Amino acid sequence: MSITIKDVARKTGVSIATVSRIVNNQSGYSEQTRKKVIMAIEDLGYSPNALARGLVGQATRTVGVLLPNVSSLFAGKLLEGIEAAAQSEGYSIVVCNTGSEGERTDDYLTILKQKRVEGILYASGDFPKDLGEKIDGLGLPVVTVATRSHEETIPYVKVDDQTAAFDGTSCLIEKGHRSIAFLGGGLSDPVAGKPRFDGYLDALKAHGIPRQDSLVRFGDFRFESGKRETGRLLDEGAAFTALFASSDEMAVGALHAARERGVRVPEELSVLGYDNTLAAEMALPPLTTVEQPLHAMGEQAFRTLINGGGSLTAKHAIIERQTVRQIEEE
Amino acid sequence: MSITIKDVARKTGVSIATVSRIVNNQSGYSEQTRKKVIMAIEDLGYSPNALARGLVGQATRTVGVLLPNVSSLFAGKLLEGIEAAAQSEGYSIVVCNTGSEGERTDDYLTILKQKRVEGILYASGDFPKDLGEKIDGLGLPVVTVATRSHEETIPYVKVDDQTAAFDGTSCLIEKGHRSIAFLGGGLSDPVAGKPRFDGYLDALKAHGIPRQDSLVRFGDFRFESGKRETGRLLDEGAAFTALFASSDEMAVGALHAARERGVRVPEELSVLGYDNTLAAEMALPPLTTVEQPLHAMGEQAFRTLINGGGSLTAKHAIIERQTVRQIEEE
DNA sequence: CTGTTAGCGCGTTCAT
DNA sequence: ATGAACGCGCTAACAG
Repeated sequence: MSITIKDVARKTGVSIATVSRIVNNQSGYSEQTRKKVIMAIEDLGYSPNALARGLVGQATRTVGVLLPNVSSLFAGKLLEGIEAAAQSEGYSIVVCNTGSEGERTDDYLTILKQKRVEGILYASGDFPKDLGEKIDGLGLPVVTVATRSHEETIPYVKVDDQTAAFDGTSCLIEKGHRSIAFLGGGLSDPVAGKPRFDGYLDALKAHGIPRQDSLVRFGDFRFESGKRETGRLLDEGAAFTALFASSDEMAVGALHAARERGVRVPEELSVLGYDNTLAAEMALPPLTTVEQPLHAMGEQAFRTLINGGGSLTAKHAIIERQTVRQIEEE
Repeated sequence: MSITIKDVARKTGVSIATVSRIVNNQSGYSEQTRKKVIMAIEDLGYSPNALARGLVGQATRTVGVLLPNVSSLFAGKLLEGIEAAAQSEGYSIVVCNTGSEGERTDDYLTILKQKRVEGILYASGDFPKDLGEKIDGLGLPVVTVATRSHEETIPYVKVDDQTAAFDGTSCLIEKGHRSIAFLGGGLSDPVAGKPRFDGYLDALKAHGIPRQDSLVRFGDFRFESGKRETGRLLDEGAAFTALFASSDEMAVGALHAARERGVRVPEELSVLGYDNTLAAEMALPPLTTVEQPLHAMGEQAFRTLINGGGSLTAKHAIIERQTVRQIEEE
């Protein structure tokens, strides 16, 4: 049905070997035959079959990307970076939406293996303990982005969450806040949940502020949960002048909850986000936030997947916009 | 290197044909040999080579998706729908970020052809005239989502933009607004640009309101352009009580511009978005918007790509939230 | 029920 | 500089 290397060989009167050489621009043919073959290729509209190539050559130039939620701004940025790097190296990426709990991860892993991808980028939030084994059972290179495995065995590209959370919280403290609420992603999440909470706690301690457990709440990084939990905090009459949110979406949720109750941001409540996605820019007022360089992390992750190399710690930063203000006195 | 069907055949003492039958659960073997083979497969960790399968069977179970900007909420929702449908049919998708102007489209098209994808979903905003030919040069089924080609030749899944814009604008008019600004995506864009503008104009005319060209501005659907253009409108002292934006992002940009200048939404200015992405929900105040059912459109598009079928018009809706208010008198 | 064989389209020796 | 032939891993007849 499709037209093959044989067709162009026949049409030009050379052997398929020669055509192959020309297509892969190796050496071993005269300029004359080259011209001829190139012409025929254009004429016929010949397009090399990547499956056949992969079958013999062992190189599919394809990698798989596992994400928990493709539609988020967070995933989007990551994907954008990964895709950019892949494109520049001539790779394609197949994206796999694993579901918020990673429920489709196993299925995808076997599919990716069957398709003989050259590697896997794992960007699903959590990294279940048993996944490590499954993954090296695959015999494929893997690197995690914005997350990490329990063991040191799999390279990661991520920010130092604990330090980032420490810095974010410290920023709040330095502006005079002493009652700081915390909106997290769940302590059972050992990568984005626990470390950020620990960083928050560290900052409190470093500045001699006693922790108040009544000020900490957990959600799932999504907008709704941020809105809900902040709403509860507010409704309970908890006293706090600042809020550390573990994602921009949650922070925006907090903005909503505050507004619904008539508390003004940043005048009465300072809010700090996390990620620096477009959500932070678009928020009203624009969110001060802890940045993760998602695009760059995606690129880096792809590169270390293909070229090999160890874990990388991307550097975070505090992006100051309008939701955090200096407090006068205490 | 990898373990093949031969290995499991050898290990179980049957022929590769039998193994193949079992793997593809066809008929023609005893329950006993089945057990034996299955065991060996698990033991060895055999994983069928999809490339080889594709080479002989002509079915790669893969489709390509072309998008102009993966990191947007818009693309995310679409992708989510596409991915969901694909996953449920056992397909994988390779995503191609074509760039905002579609500059990498050609490269990707040839790659996708080489990889023998079974079809292509085109969701890049614009559909250049010459693309039609290139595409059927590929000999691959294509369907466009949220956009369409100039000719009727390629099936699309999209909303009726002109009618949707008409309805949105009418909604504004019915609330008493008569000076309505328009924020578009450029008249040169025949799919999301012109039709929406025409719908806006139609509504004006239908209600006997003269058009005011000083109230119409164009951007690129992104946040920044919405903010910029609205800012200009406001700075010029243009008189309008409502604004129709051609995307949620632009509408949010308008919110920012308004807020910076102290004009209150919706008290002094009503704003209507388009798309109903998460940006609309997260906006403060939440955006009243014209919904495109992006997720469902993605699913539909995938299905018509695989199963065949003609163009589909998805139905839009007005989602009322808080940025549009009734105007009392004139 | 099971095995043999012929390709699928291509890269790659090894000849010439 | 060029060609013949083998094999990548698998499915699909065709034999038995």
